[in-house]
Amino acid sequence: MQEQRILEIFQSYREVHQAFFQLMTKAASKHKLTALQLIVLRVLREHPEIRLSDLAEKVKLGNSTTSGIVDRMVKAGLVDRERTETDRRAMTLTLSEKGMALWRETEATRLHMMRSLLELPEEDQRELDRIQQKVLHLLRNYREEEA
Amino acid sequence: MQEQRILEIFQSYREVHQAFFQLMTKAASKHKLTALQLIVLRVLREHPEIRLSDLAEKVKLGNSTTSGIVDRMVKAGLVDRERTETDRRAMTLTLSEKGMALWRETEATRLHMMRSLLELPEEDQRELDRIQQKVLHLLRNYREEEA
DNA sequence: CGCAAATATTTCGCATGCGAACTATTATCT
DNA sequence: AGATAATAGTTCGCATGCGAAATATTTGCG
Repeated sequence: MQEQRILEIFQSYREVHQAFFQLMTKAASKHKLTALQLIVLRVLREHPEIRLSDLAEKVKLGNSTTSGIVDRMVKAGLVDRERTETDRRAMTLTLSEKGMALWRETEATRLHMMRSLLELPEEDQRELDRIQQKVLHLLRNYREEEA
Repeated sequence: MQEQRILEIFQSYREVHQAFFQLMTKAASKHKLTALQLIVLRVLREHPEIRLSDLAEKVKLGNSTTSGIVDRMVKAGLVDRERTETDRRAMTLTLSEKGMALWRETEATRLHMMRSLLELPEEDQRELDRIQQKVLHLLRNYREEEA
């Protein structure tokens, strides 16, 4: 049945997503980090003093989820969180010294983690990207039309 | 940088996965169900008296996660959970009358939910499947070699 | 200016999701 | 048979993940 086929696509997505997440989790755990903390480290290094909502946008997560992740990183001393001068509702997030040092320490781990994935031919990467965009578009269409 | 590219693939996967999940969540919520409960209903309808670990295998989740999901469905009266006769460690899961009825009620919702996705050309579906397999394989290779 | 609407973030309740530890039962080995 | 290992599920602690509600601040309208 058609329904079955779509379900299989969904499950295949979840599987790949989970495999990806576990790979990153494993790599990150070598530095006592989680997968998302490693991703956030990267974003903060490239965008110092970023706002929480902009960070959430970049990592494709909701504000509330991002808030929790950042909170744990602040508690761990990796991130400095300060009120903005101009807008006292907003927060700016920046890597602490400790966070900066940790980012540098993860260099080798990150490269090693990526190694296996780099074997995916460029051709397939482009093709994958093309289809993902299409799928996303279809899924979002449904969301719109429901609202 | 290459690292960047891989990260983008990862994020794109998470995005599609989340969009998928939200689509199903929205559809399921019309019947006071969650996305996974809808999936489990399907599996139980097709495989009555299935064991928990076999269900976990089918939905690609860990035993502990599956146990929690089933537990909530039992509490909601959708699933009957009984000890096996032959092996008193194992449990068999079967849809209750209520679960069966609910499954039938979701028919229209399920078809409607799938509709937009069916617009993805068969060609793309096959291509996607091919690449996903490849990616999964690469990711699993890394896991092996780490162990 | 003063109040309502909009905005930024946090908090809350709930549902995944995992691995590790635990319980109960069954299989295996001597 | 009796100790030991293996297996099936559940429970626990933790980290995502979301939307809704709450809080604080700023903006905009009359």
